[in-house]
Amino acid sequence: VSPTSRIRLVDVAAAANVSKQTVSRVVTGSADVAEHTREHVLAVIARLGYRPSASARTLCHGRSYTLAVVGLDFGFLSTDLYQGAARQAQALGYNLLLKTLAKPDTLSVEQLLLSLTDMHIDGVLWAIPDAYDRCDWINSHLLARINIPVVFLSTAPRAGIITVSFDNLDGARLAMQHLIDQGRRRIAHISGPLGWWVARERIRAWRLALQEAGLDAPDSYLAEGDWTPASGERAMAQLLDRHQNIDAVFVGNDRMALGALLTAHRRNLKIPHDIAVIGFDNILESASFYPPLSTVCQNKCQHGELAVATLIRHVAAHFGDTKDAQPALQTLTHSLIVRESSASSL
Amino acid sequence: VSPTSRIRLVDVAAAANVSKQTVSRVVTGSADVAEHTREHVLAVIARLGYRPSASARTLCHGRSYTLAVVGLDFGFLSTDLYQGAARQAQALGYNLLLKTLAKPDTLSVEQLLLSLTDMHIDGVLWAIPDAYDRCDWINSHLLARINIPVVFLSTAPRAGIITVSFDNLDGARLAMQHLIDQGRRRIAHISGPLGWWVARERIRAWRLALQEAGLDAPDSYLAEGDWTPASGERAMAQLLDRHQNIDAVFVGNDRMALGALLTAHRRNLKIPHDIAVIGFDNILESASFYPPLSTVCQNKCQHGELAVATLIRHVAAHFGDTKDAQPALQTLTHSLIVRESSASSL
DNA sequence: CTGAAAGCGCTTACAG
DNA sequence: CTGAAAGCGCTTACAG
Repeated sequence: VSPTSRIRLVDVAAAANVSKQTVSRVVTGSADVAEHTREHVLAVIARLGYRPSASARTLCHGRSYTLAVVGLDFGFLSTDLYQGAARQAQALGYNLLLKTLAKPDTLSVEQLLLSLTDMHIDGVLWAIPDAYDRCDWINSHLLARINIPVVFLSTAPRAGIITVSFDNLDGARLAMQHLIDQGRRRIAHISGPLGWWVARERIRAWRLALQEAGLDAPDSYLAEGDWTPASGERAMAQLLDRHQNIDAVFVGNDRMALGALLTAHRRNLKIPHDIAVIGFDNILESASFYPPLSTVCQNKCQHGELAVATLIRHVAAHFGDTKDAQPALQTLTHSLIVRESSASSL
Repeated sequence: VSPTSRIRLVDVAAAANVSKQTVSRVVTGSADVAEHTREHVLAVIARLGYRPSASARTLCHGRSYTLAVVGLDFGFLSTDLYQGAARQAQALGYNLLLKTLAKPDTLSVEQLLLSLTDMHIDGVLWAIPDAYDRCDWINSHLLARINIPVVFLSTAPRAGIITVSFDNLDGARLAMQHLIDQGRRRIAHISGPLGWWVARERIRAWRLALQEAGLDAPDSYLAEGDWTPASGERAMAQLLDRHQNIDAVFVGNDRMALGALLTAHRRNLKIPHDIAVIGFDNILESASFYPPLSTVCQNKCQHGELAVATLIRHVAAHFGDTKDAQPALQTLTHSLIVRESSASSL
């Protein structure tokens, strides 16, 4: 009947000959309403095409049912993580805001978080990896000041914060154990930037595994990359220049492994005969590398889903929906994927 | 002074001994305020740490300064596109909401769009590629009904909608012209799914280029993939089974090109000596393929930025901020990147 | 089971 | 240049 302007609660109330509160009760399903009235109001709502205004509700509740995921500009975040987070948020009735941090300094972080409180964001997914001093702001009282639940992704667990991370130590162990089981003895490692927590965890696993197997882990067997394929090329060249007899390389991610493979081909090395290679992540492409890459599968989509689910539980607790104590640490595990690059028998 | 609860406009007004409207004027910078008063109010705002409530403003304005980008669940969207869109939105003072469409049917689309109107979303970035019947809903009156500007990405231009797309016909021409210039004569094509508009555009360019060069373009030179590396492997095998003498392949994206390279290696073909290969997209990995892949660079980040900038201009016009007529069609162009996979001389 | 009032925090006319 | 009032669309106590 009224085509252009928006149908409001009062319009429904007027058309149904009831008060606004009654309509409100029907819409929210909060209190008891006579079945007769309820059906009538519902019919009027359907006829008029009434839809409650989210912003009005936010104003009343001080709660927006909106989460924010904040990542670094030009970040390495996978699409899968966003998708998983977005899907889970929608499934649980929340919206997801995409935020980008231009510079990871304290001032920018503060500005960003304050802007989130302006919008009554209910929770924050901190998707900036734990690297260098990017987490210093946690030490400040900012977390308490913004008074919004924050879940940290890929961050070293510590007191006072909630983290959802993969167990990188264990994942990297899977890769190392596999290489050792294949009979490899001189196993080098191409790592991500040493400033990154996940890179250090994988290095730690590399050292531990060699140690436990009674094998050498000299520093010259370690080359640092920056996660990009090009850095993998360079790191592999460094390792081969230093040592002729390396028989396996555990690479910190699949992208660098791609570059490592290229360098190996250029030097006429046979993979896996001369050198076995294993990566980390299981990106879509790695199954079609030449040769197909063995790797440690990290399900990013699942990461996004679990992070959002965890965050929403904390949000609910924060608003008093539930009284349950929430875990502050959630850990995800990896699985080993063996392909031709590491298994002569395949 | 008041640590826990939020500082409101009235608190500032009371502390500054002025009315709410005066504070409002200072905050929005709308009307003239005595310099003396302005400075005083500003000082009080700074002292109290006052921040305007975005939801209250949204309620008054009917405008949220928030955009929504809607993609398909498990979509092929690049992170770069999201990043570009998010950065541009923030730079222009807008928020960006991430929405996922579970099923691309009319009902789901309607539900999604209506939920966006509930939140007073100012504009929509339709990031679901034009494929199969996914655009049928445009034909309905839904676009007019939701009354929100929508910008379509990677969609065939048509009357009544705003599109921001790459000129795929021209981009694919670059690839084909390069292969022909290299002296290749029997050029096959591995395409994306025929249901996709961008795939059809690239096929069209393949045919046109061969035709213009007086070369054959038989249907048996065309193999359809689904954009994944695995499908590229299969498509390449099909082509090689059909024809022994193919001397080049133009592949619809870099991922499938990776698979095509693997199949070529398995058949002991030398790249580019026996067969030249060129891809499309220029993903980060392609520079480290074996051999490094020639490709057509499609700057996804730029795509996201331009799409958001365009959308915001339309939003501004929609709210009467500007009176300028806005272009309904924006086109982005590609650049050719020559690497070893297609150039014997490199 | 239902309704009249006050309020969420800001802005838009309207006065002066 | 500044202020008192009404309103954005809904919800939360408070009555009955």
